[in-house]
Amino acid sequence: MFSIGQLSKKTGVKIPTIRYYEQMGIIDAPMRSTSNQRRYSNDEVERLSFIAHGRELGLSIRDIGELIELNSHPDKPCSEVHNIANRHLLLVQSRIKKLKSLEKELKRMVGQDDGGNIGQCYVIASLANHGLCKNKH
Amino acid sequence: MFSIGQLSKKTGVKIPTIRYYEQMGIIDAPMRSTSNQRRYSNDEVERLSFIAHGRELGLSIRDIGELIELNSHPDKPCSEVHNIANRHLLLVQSRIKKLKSLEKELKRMVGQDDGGNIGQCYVIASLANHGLCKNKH
DNA sequence: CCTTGACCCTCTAGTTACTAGAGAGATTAT
DNA sequence: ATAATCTCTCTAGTAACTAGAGGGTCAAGG
Repeated sequence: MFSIGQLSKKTGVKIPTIRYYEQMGIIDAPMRSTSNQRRYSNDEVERLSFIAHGRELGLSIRDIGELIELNSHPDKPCSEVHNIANRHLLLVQSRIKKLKSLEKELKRMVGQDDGGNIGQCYVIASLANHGLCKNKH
Repeated sequence: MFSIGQLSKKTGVKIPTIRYYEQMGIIDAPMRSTSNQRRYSNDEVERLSFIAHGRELGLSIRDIGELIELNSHPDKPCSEVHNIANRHLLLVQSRIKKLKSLEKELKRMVGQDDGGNIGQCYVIASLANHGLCKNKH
């Protein structure tokens, strides 16, 4: 049995974040000491680490909640879990794609090292210029 | 002179978003018709497109505001603009890096196509497993 | 025993960039 | 004239926290 501060140290999750997770219902409200302080056991370390890892991977807390929910029914088929992970993979891949084209454009901007003044600045010009914009609008 | 709805159509920026930008001071409050409706000219189309393009590139509205501010002093040196673009480039590159390692891990999870039940699910296991986690905690 | 410092509590509000909705007035088309 | 479609302001909700106010609790040293 340990305090929220100790749980925080064990998991690397900040104290207000732990309380926030509790409030969001993603972790259960723990027991309290006689003086109303939260008291945790190793089970919560496990769960919180699971959540932290998922967040690190960019999963939403809602997704993680779903995974936890699924996890408590070990007889269910694995496919639902895979769906979540797969959906997230697709999202990540499209994000990477967007960022890469953005990187290219920014590189072109910065690479253009015109030492001039803003009147001829390539960055400004390229932001204003619709011609450079491959997408709609 | 046209209405907010028409500006929205011309730029692809949604009406509430335009009002939000006005409220945030990133675009100027426009003239109003006698009945208090916003009336825009082509100047605002330009500016709004500039903003939309910047947002698409992932610049914060604060950054865009800075760029606009700088842009209204065309005699200033270009380097400040470059700084913003460059700062953002670095940010984007680190974001890409993170996402790629994330993609790798997710692929490993999803690739593991065990058709079993959750008891043996690789995704869950790998989220729970600290050993897989290269980072601190 | 008492105090000091570090911890914990709840509650509220701020962050970013919007989006949605309520309730009311204006414009346009038929 | 009336209906459909704007537009107005204002408030609140979104995600995932973070920060701060104002107060209670605990362990160690003097």
